[in-house]
Amino acid sequence: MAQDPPLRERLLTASLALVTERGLAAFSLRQVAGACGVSPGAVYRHFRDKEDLLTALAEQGLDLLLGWLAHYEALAQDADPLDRFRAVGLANLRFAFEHPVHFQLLNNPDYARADRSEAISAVVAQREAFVNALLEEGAQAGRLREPAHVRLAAESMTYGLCRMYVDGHLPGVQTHEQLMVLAEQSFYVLAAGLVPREGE
Amino acid sequence: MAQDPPLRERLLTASLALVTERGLAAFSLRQVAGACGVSPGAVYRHFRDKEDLLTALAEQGLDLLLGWLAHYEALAQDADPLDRFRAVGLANLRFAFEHPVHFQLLNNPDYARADRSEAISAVVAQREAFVNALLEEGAQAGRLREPAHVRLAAESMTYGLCRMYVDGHLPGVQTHEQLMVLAEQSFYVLAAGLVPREGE
DNA sequence: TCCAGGGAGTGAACAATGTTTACATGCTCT
DNA sequence: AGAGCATGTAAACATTGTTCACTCCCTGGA
Repeated sequence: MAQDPPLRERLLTASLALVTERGLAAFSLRQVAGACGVSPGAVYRHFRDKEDLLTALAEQGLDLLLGWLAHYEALAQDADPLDRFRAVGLANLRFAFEHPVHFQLLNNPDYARADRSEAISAVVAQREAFVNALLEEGAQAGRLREPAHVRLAAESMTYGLCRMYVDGHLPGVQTHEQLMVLAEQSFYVLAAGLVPREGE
Repeated sequence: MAQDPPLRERLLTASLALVTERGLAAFSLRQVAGACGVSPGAVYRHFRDKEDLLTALAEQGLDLLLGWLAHYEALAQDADPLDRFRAVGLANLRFAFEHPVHFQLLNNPDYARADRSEAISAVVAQREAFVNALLEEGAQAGRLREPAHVRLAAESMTYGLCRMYVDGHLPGVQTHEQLMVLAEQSFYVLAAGLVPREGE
């Protein structure tokens, strides 16, 4: 046997697997412990709580999110502020598709709340500042409307697409390409509204 | 004492109260039973499951949603297809604000899945047909772009706003007026994209 | 080399949960 | 009056999260 990775890590991957196939509501501490061939009490050497374990999983998801953000930002490196802004949305969407459980955890106030992990709230704040800078830049270049409005419109649409997928409201979508096509369509419609019309 | 309403109803209102203040994850059958002054087993005379109870609560939320839809449709009765379309979005948003628990249940695939209640799926299908007709009408009148694109863009933004509120991502919003202002801003930006530009 | 100490895991225990079962109670209809 | 049925109770069971006393084993300092 001799599983190299330490128990803490094994517990996390086992948890992810269990939530992925049985859902968050059915998640059980003892079952993950059992899956790792370990007694229930052992979990408490590595996590304070059941909720603490889920929070750790959410934090793990943060790295994955940052990965996709870097990926899509690299693609739109020298582009228009509008396109760079869109890249952020695509990255979030891609993250939600590739890691739905992590997405769900990061956004479900019942389980992994941001207040419980300052790692999470730190990244959130950092991302917020980045997007704000982008919006300011676009507005000053005359390429975007009022930043606050643009921001909420784009953010709500992106978040909506993510959650629609995660919540099973996009039954036709199987591959990430399909999801991205839908996103492009929506963003196209939105972009037509984001850019001020001539004469405004 | 002599509570007039039958137990089934009392259980539902007690459940709503419990979920509202303690959250879905902490919801417990025995506690609702206790709150109604009744033994745990009694619940099973009226509901098959714990999940069945939650599903019943979700169905109850359906009526509330229909109420708000009727309200906002009446306001936009003779208006432009675009405004009538927007009214549907506002109604959904208002519903999510007034009854966040019901909204959460209707959309959380872990608990009240639509497949478990044909009442839910029936209303969903009906609403879908109504919106589709509206979109067709708008497209033929030259007031809206390609229906499928418009539909997804608007639906994802609406759903996103609803979930952002319910998931606690709009911390500043306390009253429904504040939420509606944000929605108007977003819809304004989106609407500028929904309507084709001259020359298209 | 020995042995103190601490990290890591065990096993039994506890309360609370969802669910089932056998039993009581009271209402209605014939 | 009595059969039948809906409604509720009480006790039981398996499962869950969590704690506690304990064992094991490894490592570092005398």
